[in-house]
Amino acid sequence: MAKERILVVDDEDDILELITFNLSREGYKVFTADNGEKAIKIAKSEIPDMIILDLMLPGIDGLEVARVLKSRDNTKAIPIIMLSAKGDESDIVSGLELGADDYVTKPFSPKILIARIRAVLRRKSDEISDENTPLHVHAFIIDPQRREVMVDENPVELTYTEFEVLHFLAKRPGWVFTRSQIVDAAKGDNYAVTDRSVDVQIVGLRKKLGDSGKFIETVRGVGYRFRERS
Amino acid sequence: MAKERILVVDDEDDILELITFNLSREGYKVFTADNGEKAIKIAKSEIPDMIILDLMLPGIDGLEVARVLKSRDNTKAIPIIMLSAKGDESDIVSGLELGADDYVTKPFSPKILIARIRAVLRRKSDEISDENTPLHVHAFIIDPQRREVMVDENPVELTYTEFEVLHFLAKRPGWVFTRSQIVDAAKGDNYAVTDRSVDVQIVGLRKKLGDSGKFIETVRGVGYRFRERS
DNA sequence: CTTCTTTACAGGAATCTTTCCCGAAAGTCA
DNA sequence: TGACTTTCGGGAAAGATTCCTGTAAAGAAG
Repeated sequence: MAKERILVVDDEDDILELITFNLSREGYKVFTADNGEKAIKIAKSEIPDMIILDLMLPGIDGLEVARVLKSRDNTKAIPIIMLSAKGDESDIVSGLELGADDYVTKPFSPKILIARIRAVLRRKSDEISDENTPLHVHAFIIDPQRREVMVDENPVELTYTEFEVLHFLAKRPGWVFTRSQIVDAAKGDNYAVTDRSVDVQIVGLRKKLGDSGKFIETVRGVGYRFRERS
Repeated sequence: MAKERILVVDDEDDILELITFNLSREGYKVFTADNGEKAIKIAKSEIPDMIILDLMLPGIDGLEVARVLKSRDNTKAIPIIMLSAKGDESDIVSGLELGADDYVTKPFSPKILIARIRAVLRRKSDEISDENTPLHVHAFIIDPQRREVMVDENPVELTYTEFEVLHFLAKRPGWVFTRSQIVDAAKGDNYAVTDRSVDVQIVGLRKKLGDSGKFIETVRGVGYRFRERS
């Protein structure tokens, strides 16, 4: 297995060092940057396999860095994990909508961070999924061709929107999606509704899924996610 | 849907296990063989729906196995996907010339392999489903040659379009089709009509089919489907 | 002219959205 | 740490909307 190359962006030296130490120990090759400009420069020249990006940066802030990277063809595919202070939900939401892959709130434990990195890299590597093949996740079989969901061998009747939402979430277990991303996925972009309507769909889904409803997790202040581990 | 039966041939235990695990999870019934002789024996006795065949085998090698299977009447129709180390292009070419259906180079991701398997099986089943053989589903017998439908032994008179629609839906029980897919199937692509006209055909069909009309199901917000389970 | 197909439309059912209330979780201040 | 405040999501129910059914009639095809 080739060692993945990871760019870490943070303006605090201790954090940079902490992360670098832990990632190196795990066998990753680490690049660092302590401000947004350097981050963008290194990302463009090195094209790392992943970027750990602090949102709070002097000068160009993290969101802006993410925006720039996601708008360039050669860097847009690089997965980004955001670091943010606890409570900055709005930044997290913006980041996710820009296309960031996950986030970790400070203060964090290196273990958590590494687990997230692994999860994101793994997801990226098997993202070759065909829009129409049945999706097997946990006890679920979600079949877009039949528009039918089986949970533990039992068929579950879902409405159009419920199906779309479940399928969307289940395609990427572990990913957090904002309500507006969910609406976009289910109804197409620019479909104007209140965010809260997503909540109602989620409630309905959980009810119909019964015990397995617990696989749809609420991420307070951010959105929803399909559970990754059983 | 009957679970397809797949024979996996490889001499490395880990690979065998990896593939078996993933295929089982997808609902396939898996047989295994760790050398060419066993592979041929099992293929002859079980007549699986597909064979995943490593080309690099001790004793009788994969190409030879393929040659043997393709030369016997009762096994020649079994589709074969070859596994080969990267770079063995010449073997791959020989294999394809022998009649193998596809190949995957090692190392491979289970997702890729499964996608290929699906594609090959799909192709095969399309070939088999002869456009003209009578279709036997539930209490229906749909005979494209005579353009005649029997329900519970009783003939039902259908108009041209009604017949096309029913036949199209019944060919793939359980699959949902949009109105425009149905129109395309019945009248050829690019035939311009309102989606609503499909509804009317459906209504007519249900009426003529009487009690069995319930096998044509409405999938709200999507289209129609022929019921799979009775 | 007869038969089949398509369009039009009203009625009604299913689904989706909004709204509001409550309780739980997180933040704040002492 | 504990009580108070604020924020956010769950749940229920009313309202709005979308979608399907079935009939009627116009339009094509033979």
